[in-house]
Amino acid sequence: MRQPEQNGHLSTSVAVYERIRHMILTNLIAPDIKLNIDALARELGVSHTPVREALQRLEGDRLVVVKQKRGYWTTPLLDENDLDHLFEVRLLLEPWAAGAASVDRASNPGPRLQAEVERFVAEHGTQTGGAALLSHDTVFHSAVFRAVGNPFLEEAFDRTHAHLHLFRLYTEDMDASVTIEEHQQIADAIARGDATAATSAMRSHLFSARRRFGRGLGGPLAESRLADVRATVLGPDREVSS
Amino acid sequence: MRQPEQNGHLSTSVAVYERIRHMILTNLIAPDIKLNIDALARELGVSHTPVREALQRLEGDRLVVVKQKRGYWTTPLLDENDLDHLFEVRLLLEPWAAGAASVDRASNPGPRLQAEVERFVAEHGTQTGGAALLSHDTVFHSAVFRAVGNPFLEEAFDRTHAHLHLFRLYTEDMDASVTIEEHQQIADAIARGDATAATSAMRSHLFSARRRFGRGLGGPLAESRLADVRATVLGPDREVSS
DNA sequence: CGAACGCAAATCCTATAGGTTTTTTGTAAT
DNA sequence: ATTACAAAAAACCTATAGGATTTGCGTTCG
Repeated sequence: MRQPEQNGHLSTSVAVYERIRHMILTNLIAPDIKLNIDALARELGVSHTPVREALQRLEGDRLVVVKQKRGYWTTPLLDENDLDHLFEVRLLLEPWAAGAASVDRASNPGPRLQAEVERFVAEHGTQTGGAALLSHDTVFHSAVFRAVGNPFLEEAFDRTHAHLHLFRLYTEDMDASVTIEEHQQIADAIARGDATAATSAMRSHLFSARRRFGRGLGGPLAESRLADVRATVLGPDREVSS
Repeated sequence: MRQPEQNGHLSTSVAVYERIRHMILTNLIAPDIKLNIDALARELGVSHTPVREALQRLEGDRLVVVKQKRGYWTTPLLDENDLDHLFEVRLLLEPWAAGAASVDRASNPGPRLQAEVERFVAEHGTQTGGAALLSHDTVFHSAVFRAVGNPFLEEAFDRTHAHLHLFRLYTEDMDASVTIEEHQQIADAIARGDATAATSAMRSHLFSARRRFGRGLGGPLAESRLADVRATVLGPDREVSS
């Protein structure tokens, strides 16, 4: 038997998981197709076992689905309706999280968030879109959640896999300037402990982001359900429209 | 090689998953202990492979954790602080879901919810607690979420694994009468399309449930964070206190 | 008496082989 | 020409074996 792996402290199983995950996210493996275990194992130069374990983890990420005795498939991309659903949940969680992070929670993340925004601008400017922007977006929103100090809240959001799915929709020609501007407003509001402004800024940001992805797909924007969330959760959109 | 399984259309891997999961939930396997793959495989009469795959799925359920090259452990029980975190998230999602299910969503689940409550009372009465009650509770709350028709919302809640974790805390001496009464109020409000009442009833129910689990653990009730959620999300608790 | 080193046992992890199910392809009948 | 059936091929799934790492214990040194 050959030695399984000699690389630095990283089991083959998780290494394969990372690689396949990256392939799916970068559309190197297309959405909604069947995955051949033998072919994957041969291509990656490993046996079936770690591939199977990796696919089971990816099933937890909702990037693949398994049908008993029939194999593994990649999940299809999100359509306009799915995006509405996703942002509906985000509107339930994130504006509240931004407000909570502004007050007496674990630690105020305002300075950290501001630093993250400036880091991105310094490294990529405000014109770069694509993977770098979404990477920044992931860090930013995750930091807000982490600051609330509620592991279940982080978990609930993580498991929507918002950025994971949005990654596959992201195009290189997206403009970062709007996103950066909105992130700055959120970070500033949190930094000065203004929970109301932070909540409002996050809500506006999510509507804006939803609109950008809608354009990216070229489809029409269905804002009715989202407006419903806004009304139910936080009342009339006073802060934004006035 | 022996035949893997001859039972009715159920792969060994998921069967092992179900069995181990059941063992953990019924405290047949204690929380916060190490799991021996060899011993489990021997005890269940299968090989290592399905046991490993089952443990990886259970890791997704947060019932076990894996440390690289060091093995698998069951997760510890939820403490009072964890319960506060869990119900904080539930207060963010469920009252809104109850309100949304009351109006023009996929289909009004009111009659179905009422039927589920009556089914439980008919089968177990209002004194039975324990597993049967929590099973009903799971069905009830899941039905509300499903009625909203947002897969991401369902996913976000499912992945908090509220009932999964609460199951391990549940004791047989818990009284079902209060829970049933509250479920009926929620179902009635949804059935008559009263979103405000449904939201309020669900919120009250969650506070009540949190209080019951707090008593179950014998610890003091820390309601400050929960009150914070109430205030931030929905304003002063008018409907309940008056 | 306590701490550190080293060897042995236990355990995890990956690879390979074989059985079972599913899918595909080819042929024949309607 | 379309459908149905059968055989072959492909693929999934589980079991077993062996290498690599971690852990525990005994011994030795300070």
